[in-house]
Amino acid sequence: MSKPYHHGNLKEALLQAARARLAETAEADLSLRDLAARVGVSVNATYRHFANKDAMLMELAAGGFDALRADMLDAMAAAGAVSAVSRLNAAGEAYVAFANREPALFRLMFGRGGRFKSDERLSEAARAAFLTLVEVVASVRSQPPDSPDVIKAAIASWSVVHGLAILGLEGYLQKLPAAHRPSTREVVARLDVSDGE
Amino acid sequence: MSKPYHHGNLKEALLQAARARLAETAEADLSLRDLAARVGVSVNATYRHFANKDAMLMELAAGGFDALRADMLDAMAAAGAVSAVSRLNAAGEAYVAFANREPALFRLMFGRGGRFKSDERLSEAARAAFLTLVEVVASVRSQPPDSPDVIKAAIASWSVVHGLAILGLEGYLQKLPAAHRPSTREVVARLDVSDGE
DNA sequence: AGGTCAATGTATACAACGTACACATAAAGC
DNA sequence: GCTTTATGTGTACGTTGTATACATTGACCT
Repeated sequence: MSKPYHHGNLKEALLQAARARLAETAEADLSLRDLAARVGVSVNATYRHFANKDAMLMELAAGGFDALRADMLDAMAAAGAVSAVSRLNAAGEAYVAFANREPALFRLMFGRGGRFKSDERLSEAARAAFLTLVEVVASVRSQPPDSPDVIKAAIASWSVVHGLAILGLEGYLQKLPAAHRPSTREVVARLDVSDGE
Repeated sequence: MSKPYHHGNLKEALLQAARARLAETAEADLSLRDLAARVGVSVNATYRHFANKDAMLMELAAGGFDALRADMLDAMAAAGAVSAVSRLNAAGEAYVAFANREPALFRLMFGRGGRFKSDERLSEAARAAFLTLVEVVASVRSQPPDSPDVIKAAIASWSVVHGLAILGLEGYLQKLPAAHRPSTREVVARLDVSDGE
C-alpha cells in the first residue's frame, strides 16, 4: 500500500521537517500541526514521540548546541596548531557565523526564556559546547581547564561572541555605515584572555 | 455612573498592565485578552490604540530601551567624574543589572526575532541607548564619538555586557560553582577599550 | 441648543493553535 | 492464534489574535 499506517521513523522525520523549516524561515514559529501535515501524519501522532511542543523544541535546541560545538571544533582544527590564540579566534568566528547561518535555530537555543533549563539533554549539549571554549582558553593560558580563572575568561569569551551574534541577528549592526561595522575578529581581539595584569 | 463607557486613558492603562505583568512573571507571554480583562475592557478596544499585538510589544520594548538608557546614565552619574573608565564600567554593570531585574522586558527587547527592526520609535530608543555607551567610550579614548574606532569599541562593549546578561538570564551561569562565576566587573574589565596597539 | 461626525467602546465570529480523550490499526511476544 | 503494546486517527475543547458590524460618547460647528 502506498500509505502504510505506521510511518516507520516519525520522530526523526518530524525533527527533520522542523529543522528544514527553521533553516528556511529565519523566524522560529514552528507549529505542530504544520509539521505533522508536512510529514503527512495526524497532529496527535506527534504526541507519541514528544511529551509536548516544548519537549520537541528542546530536542531541536540540543541538536543545535551539538552542531554549534561541531562547527567550533572544525574551525579550530582548520586553524591548525599555529597558536592557541588563533584557535580561540577561529572558534569565536565560527560561533558568530553559526548564528548568522541559522538564526532561527540559534534564537531557539537561547530565546526560550529559561524554560529549557530543566531539560537534561539540552543542558548537557550546551555544557559540552561551552567546554570546547573552556579548553581552548585553558591552552591559551597554559592552565588547567577547571581553574577558576580559565572558566571566568571563557565566560567572557562566550559573552562577547554571543552578544555580537545577537546584535547582528537583531539587525542593530546593519544600520551602521560599513566603516563602523567591526568584523568578528576585531571585536574578539579586544578581549584579553591572557593572564590579567 | 460607576463604569463610564470611555475609559479615558486606555492606551496607557494597557501598557501599564502589560508592564506589571512583565515585571512579575519573568516570562513574556502577554495575552491581549488577559490585559484587556485586567483593565476591565473588551478585547477589541485594544485595537483602537494598537494596530496589533506586535505594535504594542514594540511600544513596550521601546520603553524598555528608554529605561535601560536611564539606568546607565544614572549609574554613570553615580560613578562621578572619577574616570571615564569607571563610568564605562558602571554603565556595563547597570546594563546587566537591568537585564536581571526585568528579565521578561529585556527578552522582549531583544528576543523578537528581528521583527521589530521596522519600527521607528523602537529603533530610535535602541539607538539612543547605544549612543550613551558610544559617548562614554569616546571619552575614555579621547576621540570624537563618531570615529570608527570608537564605534567599534562601543560595539565590543555592548556585546560583552549583552552576552553576559543573556547567559545569566538563560541560567547558564547558575550551575557553575560560585568560585567560577565571574562578577560583571571582572568580565567587563577583560575588554580593552583603549586604543588598540 | 441641536445636529454631525469622529473617537472609542462592545458583540459576535472565525481560523489557528496546543492538547486531551477515545478509538483504530499494526506489530511483537507468548 | 491470541493478547499486549506501540503507534497511528478523529473529534473536541479552551485559548489565542484579529476582522467585521454595531453602539455609545464627546467634540465641534452653526
